[in-house]
Amino acid sequence: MSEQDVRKHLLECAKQEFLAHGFQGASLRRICAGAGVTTGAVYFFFQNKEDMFAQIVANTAAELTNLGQALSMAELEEPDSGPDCDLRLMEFLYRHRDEALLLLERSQGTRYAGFAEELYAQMRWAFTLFFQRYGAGEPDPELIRILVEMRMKGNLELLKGDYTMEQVLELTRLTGVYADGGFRRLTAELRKSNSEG
Amino acid sequence: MSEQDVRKHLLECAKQEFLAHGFQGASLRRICAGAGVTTGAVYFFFQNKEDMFAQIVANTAAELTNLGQALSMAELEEPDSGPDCDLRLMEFLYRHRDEALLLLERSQGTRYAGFAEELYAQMRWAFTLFFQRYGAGEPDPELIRILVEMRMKGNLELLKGDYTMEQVLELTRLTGVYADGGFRRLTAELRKSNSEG
Amino acid sequence: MSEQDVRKHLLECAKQEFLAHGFQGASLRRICAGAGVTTGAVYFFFQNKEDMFAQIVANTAAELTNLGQALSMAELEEPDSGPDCDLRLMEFLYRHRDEALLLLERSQGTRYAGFAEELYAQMRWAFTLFFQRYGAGEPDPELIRILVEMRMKGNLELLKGDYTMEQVLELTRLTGVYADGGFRRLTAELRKSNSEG
Amino acid sequence: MSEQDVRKHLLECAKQEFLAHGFQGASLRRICAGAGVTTGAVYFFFQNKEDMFAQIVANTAAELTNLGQALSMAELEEPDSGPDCDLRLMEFLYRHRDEALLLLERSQGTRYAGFAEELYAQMRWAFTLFFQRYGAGEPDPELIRILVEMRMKGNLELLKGDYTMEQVLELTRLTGVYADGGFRRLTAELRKSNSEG
DNA sequence: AATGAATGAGGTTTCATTCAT
DNA sequence: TATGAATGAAACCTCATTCAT
Repeated sequence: MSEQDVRKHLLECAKQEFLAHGFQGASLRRICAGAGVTTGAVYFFFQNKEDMFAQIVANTAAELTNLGQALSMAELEEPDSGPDCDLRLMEFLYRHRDEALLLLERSQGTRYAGFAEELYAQMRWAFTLFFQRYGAGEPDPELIRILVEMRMKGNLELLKGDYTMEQVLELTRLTGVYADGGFRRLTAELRKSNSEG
Repeated sequence: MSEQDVRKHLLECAKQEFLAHGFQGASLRRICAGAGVTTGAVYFFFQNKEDMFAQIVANTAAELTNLGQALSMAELEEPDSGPDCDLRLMEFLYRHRDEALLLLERSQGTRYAGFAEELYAQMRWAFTLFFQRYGAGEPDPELIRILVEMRMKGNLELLKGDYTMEQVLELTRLTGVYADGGFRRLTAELRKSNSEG
Repeated sequence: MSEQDVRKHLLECAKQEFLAHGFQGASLRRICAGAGVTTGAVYFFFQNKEDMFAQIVANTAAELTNLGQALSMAELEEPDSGPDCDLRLMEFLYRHRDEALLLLERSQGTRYAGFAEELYAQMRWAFTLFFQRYGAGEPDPELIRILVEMRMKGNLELLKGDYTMEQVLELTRLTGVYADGGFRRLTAELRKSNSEG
Repeated sequence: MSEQDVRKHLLECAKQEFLAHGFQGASLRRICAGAGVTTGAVYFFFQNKEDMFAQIVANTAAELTNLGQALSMAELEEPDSGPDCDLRLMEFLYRHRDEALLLLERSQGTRYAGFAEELYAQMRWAFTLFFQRYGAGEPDPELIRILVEMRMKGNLELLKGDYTMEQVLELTRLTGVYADGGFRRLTAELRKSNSEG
């Protein structure tokens, strides 16, 4: 094999292993066996197991953080952009499927363990502001938490399926419609409760 | 301590360990250290690590399967019972919080690894029938899948919070309202698409 | 093998390995091979490699610390007891030869790495007081340091030889005579320097 | 950097690593990282790790051997030259501090492991002759061994301190006074013992 | 003259499991 | 009923060394 092939092969095998077993459950031996090298070889390219994980997800993590902030801002300034934001997020996630799933669901034991929580916190913050403007007074933080969690879980499930991007975007549009309808009904209900309670 | 006391203590410690680290990440040594017992003792009460897990969740698994079927049937026969079914499910999950979380999120590596999928399959089936009756024609199975996943993810997040049952049931009611609103908007949208497409 | 034999055998083999290669250079595999067990067995008896080292030297370390303090005090209160103190120290060291050598010369990498320095610091302190009383004014700390180091180095060399205790004590007596003569000449010299300088 | 520059940089880094961790504890990787060179480069300049060590200390070792012989001879032919010899030895050691410490205390695992012993053997031989002439009959070889060991240990401790050469030479003069006084007292004592025993 | 890549053996430690007692 | 002891495999990682280029 020539040049950087081994390194790339190693990263690819590691990615699959991390996806299949999570960071902690992943075995360097299996990764190396898959890449056809001895375990020592890993340590020429990477500092350690976690560094391998980091090198796989680092770029995606940085971009995702930026995108999250950008979308939060966009949504606050232009409330109607919500559906568009959802699509842009999903498009990004789709283009970085494996890395996104690693970051958000398989990173326990790495320095990225808290990444999902950070991202979700940001989303909760944006959603809370949105709720305050268009919703029904001060929203229950726990309700916010659950709605955000549901939303992102749905997105991640979409990633796991074997879809084309068109399918993903269409399904995203539909879950957006669902979320919109849910939000309206919910705020109506809460307004009613408040006026009654 | 009597025989049963040790066994129960062991099961309790194992439950916490499995919750904290998942089945595969759990360490029998830590479990035994926590229970004040040597590792060998485990093999008097249990066949192996997986058997321990199984003995913790078996009852809950069986009951949950039954409850799932019962609720599916109830919902089909009496469509308006949906919200009530949600509450009954959540009440059950709340009463068996730890076991439910083990079953649905910490069972990788055990024979229960596919339990969540089975349960969700059943829910998808029920939801599909519901969709066919009150929705917009033949629903996209992937849309169904995602909606079910979102719903259950929300429920599980509720379980992880530190709530009283009253709080859980109220939040469940609200997510039910949200889901209902979402469903209505979505079917409206789909009907429009169908008539146009 | 019965009872605690393996543990003791393991400790003995470890002691020899630590003496031969120092803590860091010692190999658990060699230790275990010597004791006829697999490496895993170590971790039933000990927490880790360092714990093994610690279990070998802990008692001796504690006693040696106490003895050092006791002798320092004795020497301060009764200056003529110096030679007797030396003998008592050497008798102790001889009775705990291996452990003393491990503590004072092979402990790098363990929590006892600084033990020798602590002991020597105490000796320097005692020697400094002695110097102030019977010597020539305020002694150069570096001179003190070197004299103490020389003294203890001589003692440790005695330990490494293959002597009977009688031989050790006689040689200790002689090095005590040597040290006494050296001290007298040195203080005379320093007094001369001071009066001149 | 020119070829020789790299080689020298490598040797300098290796020296510090060997001083810090001893030969066996030293890591070629750290050395190379420090020198900004890959591990393979070492094997262009040196045969292996031990050859590196050897190239660092070889000159000093040869000179030290010669100096040791020369001083032994000088001291035998001119007994009063002892103090002067001590100073000349220390001056040499001071000028080759690092290499001397490597040779005498950090060479375990190399072909120089026995160097200190050889040097000390020579010193014991010279000291024995000196003892026979000016001492008290046939000296106990073990006593000789310990006195030599103490003396050299003192010298090495001086090297480790952060002194100027003036300070080192002054401290050497003082330890020489100490040794002289000790020697006189000791021979007096031994003569007394012999006439009594 | 030196790199970049890789090996294979060895390092310490943790694991679930076994079994005589 | 449970311990105490031990296994053997596997975990991650570091090592000095090699070699084609």
